[in-house]
Amino acid sequence: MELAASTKLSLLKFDMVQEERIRRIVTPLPPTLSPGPVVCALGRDFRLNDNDALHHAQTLALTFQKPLIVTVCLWPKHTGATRRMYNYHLQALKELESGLRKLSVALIILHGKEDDALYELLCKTKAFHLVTDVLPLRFSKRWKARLAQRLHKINTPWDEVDTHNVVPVWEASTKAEFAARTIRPKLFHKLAHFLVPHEKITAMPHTLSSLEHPAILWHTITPECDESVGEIVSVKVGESAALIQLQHFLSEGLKGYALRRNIIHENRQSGLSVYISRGSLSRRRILLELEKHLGSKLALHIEPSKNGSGSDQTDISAFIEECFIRAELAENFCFYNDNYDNFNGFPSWAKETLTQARGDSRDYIYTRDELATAKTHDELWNAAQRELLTTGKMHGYMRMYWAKKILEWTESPEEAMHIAVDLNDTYELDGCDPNGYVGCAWAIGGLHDRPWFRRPVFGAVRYMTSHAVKKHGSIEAYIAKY
DNA sequence: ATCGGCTCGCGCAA
DNA sequence: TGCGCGAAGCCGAT
Repeated sequence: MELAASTKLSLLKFDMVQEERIRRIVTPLPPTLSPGPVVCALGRDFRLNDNDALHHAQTLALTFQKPLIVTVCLWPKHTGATRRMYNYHLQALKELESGLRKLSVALIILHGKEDDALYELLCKTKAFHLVTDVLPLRFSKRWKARLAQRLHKINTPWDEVDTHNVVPVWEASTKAEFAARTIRPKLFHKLAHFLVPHEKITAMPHTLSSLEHPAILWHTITPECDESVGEIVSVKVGESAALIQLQHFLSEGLKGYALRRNIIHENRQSGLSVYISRGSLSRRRILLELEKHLGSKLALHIEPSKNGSGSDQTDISAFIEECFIRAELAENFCFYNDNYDNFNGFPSWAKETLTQARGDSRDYIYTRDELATAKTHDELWNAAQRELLTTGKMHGYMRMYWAKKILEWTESPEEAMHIAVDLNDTYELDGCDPNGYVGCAWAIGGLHDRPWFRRPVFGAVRYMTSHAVKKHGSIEAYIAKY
């Protein structure tokens, strides 16, 4: 306890990450005399700037005069990573490495099972402290649970820092929320407290020994992945590209956003989703830049305007809803519900009515591969799938139609969800992320939605036809585009 | 083109 | 206990 008190005092010398953003996974039994470094293991937020995990790790390193090391473990084969994903990831890591090196921080690439690789490194370096970021997905929860058991035994302290959300996921709510309307007031209530500028990472006092930490030979790194899913060259990679896109969106894309983001044949979405899910851009940074752009506190803009749907106010609320409320609702769901990507995670009214509809006849049945290769009778659907295959993204509005049709054209809701998640994770550059799982669960399982009138196959889950799509732009122009 | 009904359950007010 | 209301819609009546 004495050590904890003195730790707190000496930490006061530095600008600290807000306490509520940090979760103690392993608390040390004093005294810890480990001579080694502070290890910051990133599993999601692979960026140098606006990174609270990295900043917290640096604060510990400077306070206790330890070196700082950053590690990234390449995804194991079983996570289904693709060449497309790794093309983005490795380029982003290169940018991260060169940024870290300028500040005398080493980046170490680990291979194999995350907990084994990290445990080995922590032992070998006699690590003083471990800091990680938060990814609320099962594979991450599992390796962390295994590692925690081992770190308790060797008495290595471990802090987890939520640098992905504006309001830390455990602070927003203590349970899986029922709908956007139940989490919205909670998030808005805490927004002002957590929407504060990030601290900058500074140079470490000692230069990196190039003997101990030679530059990474990136061309020798060949991760195990599905090579058949080709890379996307049209998406610029990394932190600086993300900030350029953000400024571009604020100056060019925000006006008219509420109406035009849903027009399917136009390209009026923010274009930020890839950067957020791949860890290049912090949503807190986005909201801070939005605040700067508006010249007034966001709290003044959280209510949608009552007068007229084309106003600036409506655009701002629509963007805040997507970039903050919906995104953090998705994080909340995955954090508290391990069935985020399957039938068991659906709300009970949906599970019950979908089950009653199991025997209903389907007009069309397609296999995963027929869907993946865009070989259905529906040219609108095929165009959406082709957009995904060739650009690594699908228009946000089309994602709903796309997923709902998969429910309509497969044998069971379980299979529909499985295929939708698989295609999303395989081809979307922003895949393997809570947003994608929650999007599929909304469309196929009524998650965070209300029940609607009963119909075959869908039960009480909201149905969708191309009529709805027609109200959001030109189907012909969209098909022609892809 | 526009409007009401559809249908469930959470959370708040009482 | 009652009541308002909800991510993107559909359908049939007017």
